[in-house]
Amino acid sequence: MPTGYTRRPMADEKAITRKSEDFDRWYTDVVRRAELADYAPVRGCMVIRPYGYALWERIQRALDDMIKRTGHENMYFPLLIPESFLQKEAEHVEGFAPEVAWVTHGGQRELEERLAIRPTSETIICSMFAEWIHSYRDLPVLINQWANIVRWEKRTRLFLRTTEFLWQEGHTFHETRAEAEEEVDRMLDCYRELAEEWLCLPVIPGRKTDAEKFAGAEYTLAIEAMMSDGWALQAGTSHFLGQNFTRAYGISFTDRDNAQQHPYQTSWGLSTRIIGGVIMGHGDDAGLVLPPRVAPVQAVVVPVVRSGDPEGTAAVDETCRRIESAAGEVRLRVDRRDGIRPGEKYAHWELRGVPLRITVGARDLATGRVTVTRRVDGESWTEPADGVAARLPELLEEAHRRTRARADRTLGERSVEARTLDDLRRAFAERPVFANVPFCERRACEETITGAAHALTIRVLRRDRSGEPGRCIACGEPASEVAVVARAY
RNA sequence: CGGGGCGUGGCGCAGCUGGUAGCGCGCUUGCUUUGGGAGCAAGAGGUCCCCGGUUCGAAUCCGGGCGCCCCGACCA
Repeated sequence: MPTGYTRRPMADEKAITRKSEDFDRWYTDVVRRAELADYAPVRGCMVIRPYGYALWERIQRALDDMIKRTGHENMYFPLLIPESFLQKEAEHVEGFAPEVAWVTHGGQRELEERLAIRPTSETIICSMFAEWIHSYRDLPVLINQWANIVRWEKRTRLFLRTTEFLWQEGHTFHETRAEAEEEVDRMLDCYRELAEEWLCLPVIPGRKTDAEKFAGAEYTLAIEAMMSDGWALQAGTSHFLGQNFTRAYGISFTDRDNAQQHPYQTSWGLSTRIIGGVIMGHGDDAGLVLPPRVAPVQAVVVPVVRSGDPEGTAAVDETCRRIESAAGEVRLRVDRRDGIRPGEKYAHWELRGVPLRITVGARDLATGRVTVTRRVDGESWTEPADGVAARLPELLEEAHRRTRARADRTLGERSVEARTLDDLRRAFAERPVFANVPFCERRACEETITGAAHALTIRVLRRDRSGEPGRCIACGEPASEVAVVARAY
């Protein structure tokens, strides 16, 4: 157990740290108290608990459907990668070298060649497809795998950066540059759709600067989400690899003109980190706030009964049963735990972010009604007891809209335009924001910008900019891009 | 990898001018409660991170390990 983790004594021992008091501690409190995950015995590793894993499975399903719909097939490559494979693409090795974990022994015997535990799978995938791709008729190759990844991180945080994490990595090979570039865009848009339509997280799509791109890529696209403290989270990346790897790994095909060519390649990934984004994007002082479409439990029914009131109790039981059986596709749970008072049940499910709560008690039932409470904004009202189950899909949609609207508002309120470095400094002196700044793409200017205030980074070069960017905030030369400057997780 | 902090029942901590371990929460059982984290009663649970040293005696003092957390440079 983490021993330096000390909770300040507070009025209510059972409450989590307030978000405004200490955001980082609030985050850890939520993850652990909502039973999403816990620290494992090995440094930087975590156990994803059933509730957290159920959330991941929901996200997985939504994304997997999109991946299949766009024509990809799942397959699986091995965890262990020979060192020599990793070394074929120079920039790639260099980029990943500091964080690769190595297997050096099999049983008692030392291996002749060290094996890397995959930090990503481009190398092994290329080495296999070098054997399978011969003709333009073999292209495009559109594959994906769901896998675990190990990267030896110096500093870890539950979900956001763990030594081992889960993700999907898509890998594709194409005849032409244009086709591959379309693929990079298409998959980034899937990530955008996942974030916005499923997770209620508005994101800014764009291109990474050369300093921030994937090791070995020609360019990297990413979606950046804003957490409720104004910090940025890279939530998904899509890389155009050009022919960098296919050349290095000797993948070639005979094209339509009977000439030998190297295919153009892409890769794209989204990891369990996104769960951290959901937590930090929507959570509040009571705990998690889950987007309804991925919430493992979408509605919870809390019965409230009084002892010495057998008729009332029977009516409550009966109503709970009816709601339960009429819930249909809605993921609904009745909290029948005995000996726990309603107040504690409320707190329990609020901490876990369940979007809707239905309180079934004798008081409301006297008029044939139940009370519904919406997690995201705490609003509460009554519904007819015998109609509430049928209304749930609609109520969940409303909860979805409100969750999304609130996140949109945060992003809007915390986005600023900066024309000068002084603007930039002033903005960040107040609070963390997304600052849109004109940028000329020169490395020196990037350093000037990120050095303007503490811990600034260029998140993405916006792809949705309109009009001419103006003059570079750092050097005053004509700018080619609008950069989003923010502090990032 | 640099700086700091901390290792004591499941969790959070106290005990650290050496004398054989305590509090809160949680857990178990029973009764009473139940519309915002319940009350009473009884109970279970500890190689005080590890190794060595000092001492009649070490959770406490000394040395050495290991681990974890937090803050900075690198990263999905």
